[in-house]
Amino acid sequence: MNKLLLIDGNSIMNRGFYALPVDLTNQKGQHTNALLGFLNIFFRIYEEERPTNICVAFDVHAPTFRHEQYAEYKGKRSPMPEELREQMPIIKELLHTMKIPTMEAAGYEADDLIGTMSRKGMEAGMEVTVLSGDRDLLQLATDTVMIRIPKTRGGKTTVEDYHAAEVEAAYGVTPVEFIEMKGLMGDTSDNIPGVPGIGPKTAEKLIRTYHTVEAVLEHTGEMPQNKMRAALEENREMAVFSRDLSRILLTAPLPVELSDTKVEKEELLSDEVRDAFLELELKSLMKHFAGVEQAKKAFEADLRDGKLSEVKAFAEPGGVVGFYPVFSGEILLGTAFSVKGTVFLTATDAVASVYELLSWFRKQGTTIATLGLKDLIRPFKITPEEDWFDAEVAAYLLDPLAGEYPYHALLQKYQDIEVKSEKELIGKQELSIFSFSMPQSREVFAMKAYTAEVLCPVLKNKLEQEGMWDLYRTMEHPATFVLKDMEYYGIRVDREALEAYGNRLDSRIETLTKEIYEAAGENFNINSPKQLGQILFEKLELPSGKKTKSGYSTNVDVLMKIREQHRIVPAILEYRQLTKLRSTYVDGLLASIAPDGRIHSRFHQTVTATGRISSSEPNLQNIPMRTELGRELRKVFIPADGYTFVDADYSQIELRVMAAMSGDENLIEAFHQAKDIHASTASKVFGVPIEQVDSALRRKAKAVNFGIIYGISSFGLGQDLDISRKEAQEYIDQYFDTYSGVKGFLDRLVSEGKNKGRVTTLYHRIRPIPELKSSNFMTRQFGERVAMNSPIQGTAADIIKIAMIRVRQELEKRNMKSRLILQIHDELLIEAAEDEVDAAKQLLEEQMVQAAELAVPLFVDLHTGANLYDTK
DNA sequence: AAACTCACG
DNA sequence: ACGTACGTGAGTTTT
Repeated sequence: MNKLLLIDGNSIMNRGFYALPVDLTNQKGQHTNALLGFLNIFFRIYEEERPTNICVAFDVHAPTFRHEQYAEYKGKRSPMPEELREQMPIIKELLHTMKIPTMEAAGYEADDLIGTMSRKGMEAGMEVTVLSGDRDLLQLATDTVMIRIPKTRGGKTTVEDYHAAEVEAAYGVTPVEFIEMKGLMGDTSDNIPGVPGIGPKTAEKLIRTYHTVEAVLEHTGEMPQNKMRAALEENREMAVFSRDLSRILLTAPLPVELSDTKVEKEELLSDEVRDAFLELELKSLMKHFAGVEQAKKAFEADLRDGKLSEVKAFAEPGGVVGFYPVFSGEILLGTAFSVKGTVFLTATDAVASVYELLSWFRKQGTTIATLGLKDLIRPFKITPEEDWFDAEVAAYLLDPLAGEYPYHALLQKYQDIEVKSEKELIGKQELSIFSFSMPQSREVFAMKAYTAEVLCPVLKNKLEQEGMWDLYRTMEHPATFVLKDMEYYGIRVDREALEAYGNRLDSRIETLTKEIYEAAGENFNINSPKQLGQILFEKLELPSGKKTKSGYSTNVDVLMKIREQHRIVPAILEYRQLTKLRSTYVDGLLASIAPDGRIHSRFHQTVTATGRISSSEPNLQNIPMRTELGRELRKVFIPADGYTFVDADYSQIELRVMAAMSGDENLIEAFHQAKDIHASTASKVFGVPIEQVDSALRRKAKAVNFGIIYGISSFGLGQDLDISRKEAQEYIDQYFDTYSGVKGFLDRLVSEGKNKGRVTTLYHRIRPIPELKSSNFMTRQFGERVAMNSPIQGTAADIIKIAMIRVRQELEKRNMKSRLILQIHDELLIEAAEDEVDAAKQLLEEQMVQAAELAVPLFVDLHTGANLYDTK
């Protein structure tokens, strides 16, 4: 069957322009971001669909319109940015080279041409795909015409597909009714007026009932006498006109015949096309061409099977070497060394000889670069003072939002070269003793060593330019060693006590399950929010609160509000709490206990957006604390024999950081004076003498303090305190009246975020905030909260990292047996040898308090105990 | 794989 | 008209 692909040229170019950075230019200074965006999505769809026919439609920006008398409505669109405008003729030219027909017609929009052509395709029995970023096109969907809308979320592009049925499912109206709906609600982006006061919700309801604008207008008599009815009656003509304006023409004169739209793959990917792409420096598109020699060539690393001695012979003093060892568990399978772009692969199990070579490099003054230094520290006995470079950590500092830093992405981003990813080469295949004889595995190892080598100077340069080289050198690099220590030592768990705790939970869970079934009158899966929602809100007819995308919400907030109304509710709340403890903590932790009786979590340095550490497998940073039952679980975490726990947590570190960074005199003074900052805030903000601040008022002030740190919104605060938005706004206003320096500070953060696209911590760590550039109001609001929160959370994270590094240094310097084993954001836990407890306490407090010198003092609460429960 | 819920700071 | 408090990771169910 023939397939026709119709592309909304302007829309897809526009999308590419805004999705990719505008500073993407070639050496001639031509902007190429929209071109690249267009071609990326084009090739993706092309590969997926393999259409036999293609045509791309463009708008003509001429003064004539098919609705001439209303030309002003369509004429008000904001003009195209110059950087995008200059790419338009180029894409048309490229499409011409690819032998893909384009169409445009004065007086008609691309929509009309696409609509008309789609019907021609349908009549010819073709499957039709329309590619556009514009939801207006959804009205064209039928059983055989599919609308595909690309969406980018978090750097990944997904495509939403709509046949007629999906349009109905998503919008509750048919594609044809979609037009009628727009007639009522209008579309500001398209300057379609609609009926004032009627939005998507109302429009949908009306059209679902009456199906057409005319029918709605005929039946206004049946509607209640309210604003909506008045609006409809006053705007009859406008409604009909808006609808007509929304309707895509299916009978436009076409400048291109359907028979002209045939395409051939050879022509799409001809040498001329490749040359044209290269001319524009669109190198990443080379992968689509036969042979992919171009891309291969870009990776000039020369692969050699060699002995370690050859590496030595090839190397020169100083400079950089890329190093990537491969372990299967404890066993070294082999190594890859990258020297001056040549990679030596050596299958060896002799850690000692590798160690010897590494020592030789160090003596030569060579920087040893790798990906994932943390995993090499123990096997090769690396110390923080040695000249190692971790390209992964460096790349994280430069782009903390990326999430992952695989070699292929790094080469793409920093060298503009395209290589196969690890997944493409070896998939999910596990490492084995055969890995070093398999070509694909070898390529992966080589790539990693090569990437580390070539990116070392590049990333160092970038860090220097961004003012983050010191941050890397003095904070992130030494922190890697602290994290490795914490992974290595782990924390001891009393297995029997944990099992006993689990059994205690089990018997109670069993009772609760029976109670719940009985109260519900039937058995069901309590863990299923869907089934639970049906029982609570349909069968038992309890009032449902919030809704989620797929049904009723059954979360704690909702259940708490109805806990008095049916005995099943408290039972469910308790059941939830207990099963959470059972599965996540008891079962999860039991499964994580290593043969040495300890849990060795992993600590991640390149995950969070703000610079915090994260923990996984298992996560030891979220062990229960807030409820007594959960907290009991902490009793199973115990020190090794002859050791005891010494724990310290910063008191209000984020608020203190905010006070210091903002320079607000009142708040700084409060931290010098007050014992209880929340009570102090309550007193000042609510104008009550401190002695008269009761617990309720303190709670409110505490919520406000948190809210400020999170990037205040009246909605969020209202939600938290269960008060009206208006009242919450009053608290916020009063807070800012009291601490006006804080307001100025937060405002500055937001404007800095908007101007520079990022915010920074006191130690120059950056957090990019792409959300601030979003056209979506909600997304932008989120960006503003992030701009306010990140420098505060991030600076606090920086400070505790400094403390961790110094604590480790100090313990080592004094040859102590005590060790840092856990970090929980504002808290450090030392497993201290019994004869070192006093020294450990003193040292921990001192290093934490002195980690930063701010305008407000840092303060820690110190505890010791024979288990984690007692260190509170 | 995504959605939901909930544990922590 | 819309629908949010900031930062994480894990278990379970549903798609």
